[in-house]
Amino acid sequence: MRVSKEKAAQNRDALLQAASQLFREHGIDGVGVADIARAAGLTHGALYAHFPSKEALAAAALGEGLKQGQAAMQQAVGDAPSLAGYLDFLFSPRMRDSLGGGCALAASASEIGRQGEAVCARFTQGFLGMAGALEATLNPALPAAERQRLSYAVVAAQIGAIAAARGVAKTDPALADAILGAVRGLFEANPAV
Amino acid sequence: MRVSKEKAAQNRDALLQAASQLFREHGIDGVGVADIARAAGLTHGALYAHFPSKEALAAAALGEGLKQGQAAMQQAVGDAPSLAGYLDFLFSPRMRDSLGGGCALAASASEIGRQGEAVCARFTQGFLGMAGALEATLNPALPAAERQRLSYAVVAAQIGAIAAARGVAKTDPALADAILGAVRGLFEANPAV
DNA sequence: TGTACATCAGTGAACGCGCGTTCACTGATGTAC
DNA sequence: TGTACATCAGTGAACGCGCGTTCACTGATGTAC
Repeated sequence: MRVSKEKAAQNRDALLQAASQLFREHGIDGVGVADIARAAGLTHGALYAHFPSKEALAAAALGEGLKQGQAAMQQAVGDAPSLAGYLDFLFSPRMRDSLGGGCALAASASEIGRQGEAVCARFTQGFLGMAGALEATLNPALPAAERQRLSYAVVAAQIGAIAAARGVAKTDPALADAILGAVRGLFEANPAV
Repeated sequence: MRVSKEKAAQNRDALLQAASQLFREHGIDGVGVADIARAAGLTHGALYAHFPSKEALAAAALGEGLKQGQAAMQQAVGDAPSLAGYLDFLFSPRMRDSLGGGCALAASASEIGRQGEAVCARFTQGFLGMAGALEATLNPALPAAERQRLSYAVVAAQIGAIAAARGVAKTDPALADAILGAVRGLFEANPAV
């Protein structure tokens, strides 16, 4: 039956939140549209009133996850952003342990290249957004090109560190911690900070 | 019909090679056992004479891919291994562009954490193997703990760099190159080399 | 403000399809005599 | 060396199942009068 515009908007948002979390937890190929609709309190048919296909939902959900991730990062560092603050956030245990709530870039990194253009475009946008936030905290005395390189390196290395840490965590939890510490250490000693 | 032991061993190997390549290209969830058997010139039923399940095949295929990747890396650097030589190999265009033939760690990084214990264990083993090879080329004057940290950082950062580069490549190929260069640059300037 | 009705978000059955796995069967291989 | 036969890698049909998507239908919402 028809619902109010307000309720419909809430339902759309619930679908987006559920998709964003479940895709991060199980991968895009690892979740069905019925799972997502159920998690949002709807049936699978309703999903197609809001999104034309699973892929369109995946792109929108990735965008939502990246938006929330950046907002959380900005909030975590507060009013005086610094690279150290960002590193605290990016390499926190929460990031490694929370699949559904963790970094949307890291959760799906190696899957993105296999997805359609819409998903790839959102990923690229998210990567650049994250790098831009970091870049703004780097020593302004450095050449712009150098700051850009360093910000790209931080984001890419963090993605690898989280993914690798999650991959080894079941087998060797101490190694997972060592990996995160090792990658973070690359930037803490960096003179450009 | 029954085949010779030699032929059976060849078929098993063909399954392993096909699985190793196809899993890297499309992800573990993105390929069916029938696809793999077909690529190996067999029917899907035959697969179960060699491997008890798709997951067992995935673990064996990851092991095979990691073994071949390490062998290729050792061969690429030749008799006088150096960190620079390894970096040339790890960040080569071939690594980024070749999904099926590229680094098995990077291809499946963010999927591994969701797989079973057997797959995770192989990944951990591969990570440590790669890090160990790198560690041996680092300045022996450094403390062992420092060399280990650096080798972990190189492997994890490379995984992230390849995954991120592939993710953005469709949308922004120049950014993909910039990411690889930026991460590689972290280690080229490192005094520990 | 009250009434009639068009709209459309949501339901749930149904679609064709491919999945991982099983199994009765085949027939060349390898072995025992 | 030649023959009889047990073995088992490989075949292909079949299993139940869940997938993404479609669609006729429902009924509260929102609108036009």
